[in-house]
This record gives sequence, structure tokens and C-alpha cells, in this order.
Amino acid sequence: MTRRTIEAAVAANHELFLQTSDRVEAVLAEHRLTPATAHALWAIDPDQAAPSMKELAGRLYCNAPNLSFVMNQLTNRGLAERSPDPADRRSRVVALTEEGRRVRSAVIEATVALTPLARLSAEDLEQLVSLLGKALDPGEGPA
Amino acid sequence: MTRRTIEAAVAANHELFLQTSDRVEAVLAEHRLTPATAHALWAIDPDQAAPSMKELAGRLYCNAPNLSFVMNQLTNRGLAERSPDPADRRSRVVALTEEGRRVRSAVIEATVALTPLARLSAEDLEQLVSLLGKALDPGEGPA
DNA sequence: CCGATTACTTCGAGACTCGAAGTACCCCGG
DNA sequence: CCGGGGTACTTCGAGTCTCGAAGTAATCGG
Repeated sequence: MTRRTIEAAVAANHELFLQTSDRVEAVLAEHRLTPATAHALWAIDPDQAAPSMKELAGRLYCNAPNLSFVMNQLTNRGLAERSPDPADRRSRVVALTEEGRRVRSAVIEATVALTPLARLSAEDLEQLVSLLGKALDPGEGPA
Repeated sequence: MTRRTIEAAVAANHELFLQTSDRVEAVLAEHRLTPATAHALWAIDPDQAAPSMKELAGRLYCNAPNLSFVMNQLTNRGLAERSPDPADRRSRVVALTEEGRRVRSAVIEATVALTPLARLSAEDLEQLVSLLGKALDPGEGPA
């Protein structure tokens, strides 16, 4: 009878997400970010290859028009830049500006400080990441 | 240096939430539910005392006008009912109808079946619930 | 009874999301 | 070379969600 346990796990996961979002909200507002723009900002890791719009939409589980809308806000604020992909000029590649990298760091820093997860020990945290990874890993493919 | 681990945990938590929402989306649509109405429906446990609007808004991390909006949708679809609290007639108490309980069960059932967490063993799940509980428990008070 | 506070609703504006339609580009067969 | 089909993205328009401000009804303390 693991059904009850799964239900509890889903609920706890959702609750953690809501609590974290709630606590970070004020910090996002200081940077004039909304949940949607902050999410996109977080998803663009400057240490990785600049993603295309399509790639990024996949990461954010949103569709192309929505991502265009969100990216317009980030570019208008000078946090991100779009440039055509030389290899395929239909595609546009998204990268953060220096200001974008600064704001992204600040958002992550604040989230790490405010999330209820900050209470857990290093050991517990690694166990948690391992468990979540076990659930997510096999399914991260396209279908 | 647990900072990186917390960041990974927050990201994994967020990712799991998005994947679960994404997979359940079609089931919600069949029941003519949106994420907001489904969330409210989930939060009203028929086995517990019927919550007031204020209590429910707290659970959902939303404000009063928003909850009124969402509850109107649920009551219009015949899934929930509002009745004045006899003890304090300013307050309204929310309960699910029989149809509401049916739909709620169906949504939870589908979520449990579709969430990536369903892949984990019973042992892993209990560990996960325990870890999440450890993070959430001390902070579930009002402030 | 009266003023202050609380719970909720209504109203109006802003933000987010998405389907449909349009543009620019790649690729392939002829 | 040229046309047709498919892909990546944007624009447009409509619908949904969220929230602050203002209004109503009820409780509480004096």
C-alpha cells in the first residue's frame, strides 16, 4: 500500500515548492522579476552552452509563444540577449548579459538562504537530491 | 559547502513539481479543472473539519479575493459548497459535495499513478517523505 | 450603542498562458 | 535552379489567474 505514501510525497513536494516560492517572492520583486521571468533566468546556466528557444521551452515546460513573451521581458530589462544561431538561422540562441548573470546569482543565493531545505544537514540534503534524482533521471528523455 | 547541494535540491523539487503537473494536465482537463481549481480541490480533505475561506487561503498561499474566485468555479460546477459558520457568521465554511469528493479522489489517483515518484520503492518513498517533513515541519506555523 | 477589527466579496487592472496565423529559414526531390 | 514541406520563432487575440482597493456583513470592546 504505497499509494498513501506517494500521495504524501507529492503533497510534501508541492508544499515545499509553494513555501519556497512564497518566501522568495519579495526578493524577486526587488529585482522586478515575476515567477515566470525568474524561472527562465534560473534555467539559463551561464556555465553551459547557450540554449535555443526550443530547448529552453522544453526545460520550462512551456510553449513557444509563452517563452517569446517571457524572453522579451528579460531582454527589455537588459538581462538576456537573443542572437541567431549561425549553424541554423531559424534558431535563436539565448544568453545572459553580465547584469543577467548578477541577478541570477542573487536570486539563487536568496532562494538557497530562504528555502526550508536550508534547515537540513548536508547529509540529509545529499540523500534528498539522490532520491529526487532517482525519480527524475530515467524520465528526462523526450517521451 | 552545502550551498550547491541546496541549489540542486531546490531545482530537483521544482523540476519534479513541473513534471508531475505536466503529466496530470490532461486528466485535469477531462474533469474541466484548471491547476488552480485542482489545487483547491486537493486541499479540501473530506476526512478533516471543513476549513474556512481564511484557513484555506493559508493552505494555498493565496489571498482572499483569489480564493473567492476559485471557489466560485468549484461551487458553480457543483463540486463544493459554502455555508456560513454558525459560530462566527462572518466566516464561511467550505465542504466538498459528493461529486466533489469523487473528482478529488480521481485527481489524486491519477496524480499518484503519473508522478515520477511512482518509480521509487516503498522504502525510498518513506525516506523522501521523512526528509521533506523534516524541512517543512518546524516552519508550518504562521510565522 | 459606537468605533475598530475581521472575514469575505466584488471590481478593475495587470500578468501569464496558449492556439492560430504569419515570417524566415532549412532541406529535398525534381 | 526551383518549388514544396517542414521547422523555429514571433505576433496576435482570447482566456485564465492573481492581487490591491473598496464595499458589505458580522464580531468585539468600551
